[in-house]
Amino acid sequence: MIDINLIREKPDWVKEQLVKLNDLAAVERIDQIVALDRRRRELLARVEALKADRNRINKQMGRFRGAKHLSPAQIVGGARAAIAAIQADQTDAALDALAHPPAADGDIDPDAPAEALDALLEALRVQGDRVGALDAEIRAIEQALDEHLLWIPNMPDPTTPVGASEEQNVIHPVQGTLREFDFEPLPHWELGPALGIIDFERGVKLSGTRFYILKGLGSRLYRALGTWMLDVQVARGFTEIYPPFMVHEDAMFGSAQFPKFRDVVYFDAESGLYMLPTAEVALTNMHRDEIFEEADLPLYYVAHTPCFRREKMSAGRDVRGLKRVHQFEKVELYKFTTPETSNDELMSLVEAAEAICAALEIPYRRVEMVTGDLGFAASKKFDIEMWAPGSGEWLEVSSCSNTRDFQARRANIRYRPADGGRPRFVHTLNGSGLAVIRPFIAVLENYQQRDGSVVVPPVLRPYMGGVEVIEPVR
RNA sequence: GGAGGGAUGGCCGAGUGGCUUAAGGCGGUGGUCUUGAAAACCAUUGAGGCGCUCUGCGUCUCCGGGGGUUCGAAUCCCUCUCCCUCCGCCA
Repeated sequence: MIDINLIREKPDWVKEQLVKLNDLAAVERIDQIVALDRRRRELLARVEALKADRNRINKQMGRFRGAKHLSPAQIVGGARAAIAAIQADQTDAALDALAHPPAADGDIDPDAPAEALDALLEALRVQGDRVGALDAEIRAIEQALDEHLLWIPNMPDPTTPVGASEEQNVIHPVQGTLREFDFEPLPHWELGPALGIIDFERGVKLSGTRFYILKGLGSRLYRALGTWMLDVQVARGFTEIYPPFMVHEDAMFGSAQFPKFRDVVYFDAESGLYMLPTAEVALTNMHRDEIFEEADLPLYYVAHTPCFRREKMSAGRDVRGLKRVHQFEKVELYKFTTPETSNDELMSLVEAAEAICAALEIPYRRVEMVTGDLGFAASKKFDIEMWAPGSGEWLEVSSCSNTRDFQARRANIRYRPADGGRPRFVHTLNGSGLAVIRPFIAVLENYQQRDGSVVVPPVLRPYMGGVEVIEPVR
């Protein structure tokens, strides 16, 4: 969620940013937000003045009705004077009439006090109805306002390069050297089945397209990768978290997957639970509605979880192999920081992801996202890509984002500054360290040998029971 | 799955329709006293919105969430969530 004050104060600047993000639909919402916000504040001022009057009169009403010493003439006189004052919007006069009821003149009919009180209640009901009508109107406006705001993406960081689409992303120098093959390297979708460690057909038999089965040393290699990555990040200072893999709808809004990416997730209607498309959702929301002390920050979390994605948007893309599947595992890194440190924390997050690539001794490169490819929640983002020689492409194995206070606003996560000031929103950062399935691809393709066997990267051997080479099944 | 009991500020806990502006205690903060500390005493105390003459002042909202009744709701009604006790079923 972006700060509505920003839209209120600098609507044109916000629109410029949205144009850089290529989000023209969001641009159109800005004028509506400005108008709704103005209307909301007008109504708020009116209803609050009304409520202040009502509160004071009701308080005095309690005393008036409870006063046993009043004569019938005073009840009639007080009620009549109060009615006149309420109808004229003269609150002070009404209060005075109830506090010091003037006796009515002339003979008092025995029914007159009850009738006068009824009339007074009727006058108050009319006043209450005005409050109710305004409250209802304000509620409707706030609902419309929220609906618009939920669709406004985060503002790009000033250092994010401006560019229309992914073709303009800034590619940093390759780290490591691309291996020279003296044979034609195979793609993993040929290597895996030949080794007997990937079974695409039976995965599809069970669950349909984009599902797969890993078998034997393939399954073990996958498990080794995930466990090893988790251990590396824990050693780097991240606290290991095992979260629920299914969450309420609130959580999906809190981390800004919803409303825009509703299509992405699997949903169980009976329980109302959504399967995690990424552990980021759980990690963001575990601190929803909390206020940290500044001394608690930064917090570093890491979670190794499955991720479930419907991939509806990319139907027909990357249909071969394991690159884009409905179920995969990811080691997710997450940070809660103060605004002052989040830029530096993003860089160390990227380094934590790159450390995995380096330790695997697979060539990788850092890609700096331009505004047009930032996504919805990120203010600044780096992807890490690993080289896959068999597939002949760079695979995105990590995406590290600083969302600044965007998710924190949605999930209402704040901290109390050390100087004791009002609570401020934290900054949140997320990054894969790494997604496990694509490094799995990269290991197979980079470490393959002419005879079809695959060497196990040295760092993984302790996790593979000492196995050094995955041999083809005979 | 069945029956019952609960949810009040950072924590404990009173509060069954109006002098409640949520009592009281604990904790926190500031002060008095003290060489210093403790104790005692005094004061103070959360979040959000809006407005203004903006280091402040005013006002509204918030008693698990949402909705309702009422002139007026922490209090009454409906509904959801979560927690506890007992029973059943299962590991």
